Amino acid sequence: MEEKQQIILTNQDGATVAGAAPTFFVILKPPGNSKTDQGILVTNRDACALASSVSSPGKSKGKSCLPADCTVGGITVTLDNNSMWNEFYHRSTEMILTKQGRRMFPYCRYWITGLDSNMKYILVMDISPVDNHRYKWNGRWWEPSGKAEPHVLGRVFIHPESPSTGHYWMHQPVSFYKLKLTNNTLDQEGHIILHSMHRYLPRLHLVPAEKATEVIQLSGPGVHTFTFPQTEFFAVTAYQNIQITQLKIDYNPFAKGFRDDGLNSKPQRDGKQKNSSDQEGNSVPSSPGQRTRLTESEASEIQLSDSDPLSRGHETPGKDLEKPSLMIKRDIVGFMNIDSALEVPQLKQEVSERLEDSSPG
DNA sequence: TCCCCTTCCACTTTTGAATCGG
DNA sequence: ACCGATTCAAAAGTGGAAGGGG
Repeated sequence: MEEKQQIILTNQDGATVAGAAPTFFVILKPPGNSKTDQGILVTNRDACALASSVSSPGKSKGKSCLPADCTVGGITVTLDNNSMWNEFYHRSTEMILTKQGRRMFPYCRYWITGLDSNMKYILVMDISPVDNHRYKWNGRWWEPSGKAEPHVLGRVFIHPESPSTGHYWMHQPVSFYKLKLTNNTLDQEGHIILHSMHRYLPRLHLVPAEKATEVIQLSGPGVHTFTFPQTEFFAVTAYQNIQITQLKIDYNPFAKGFRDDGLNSKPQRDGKQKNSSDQEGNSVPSSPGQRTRLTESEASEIQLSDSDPLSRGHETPGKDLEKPSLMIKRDIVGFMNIDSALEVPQLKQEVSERLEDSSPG
């Protein structure tokens, strides 16, 4: 029997306007008897302001490299794989959504400094809508195409090592490669629910664990939120931009089978990739050796970091990942458009119903 | 017809148990 | 018997192709 920590997400004011994340609570409940619960409540207020600096969609984003550092309240978070994110960002990053959940690539990996070494923190990641638009790919760039679907609130990814001390978080990179995205609004695996053809921005929240036995505002004192515009992406169910596809194939080890480096290529696919890559003038080099923005060493470093001992020790997959005391991710159930928090089992069905009810289309 | 989504496929890496040797 | 290294099969993660539905 797995030991799980229940998480209930509630929406305080019930708003579901895309692009403006309303206040909500994250309630972490230890398994078992609710009388002994010491819930952790997190609220999020005015979080949309954080995304205000995100660039507009369109044909050009400039080719400058966006900064890897973000400092708030003396705490500095550095986007570890910044060069790769920028590489994708300049071509409008796309992330695949699947029913069973798909990992992000690139994923978010941070270095953190400035924490209190002895204090415990909870690291929370969520993904917020950038604006109120639905988008379409016109063959060359993304353009608005109607109004956005209401954002599914309350789905967050709590780092499995949470809570841990500031010293722990600072002595190695913090990775979120286990985070999965889905377009299944009935998802019960705790994956982050997004809408296809919409635009999103990941956010990292640092929550002091000592204060987390009470209600905490994610944007309130003591809680710091970090965003990196270069991590913005369009959610899709199938890749739209062939350049993004090529970058994924070039850099993602799991996609090695699609590389046209001679050994693993499939003739059928080779032809298509090469032919379509000159859709735009600035085509992506079809082979990794021709890349210019990311050096070979950079790329390999980023790829290796997936299995990097530092990251591995921190993000130990499999059994080690699932701390008995904090089986968090799979218990993130959803958000409730009500003031009271229900127990998880009965919540699951209600969540889906409420979501559908609150979706005017 | 077009656009978007789902499913299946071939391929890869990752993981963990089994085995081997010192 | 113990421990570390190696091997191997299963599991999980990829993008592409094909087909379906609105």
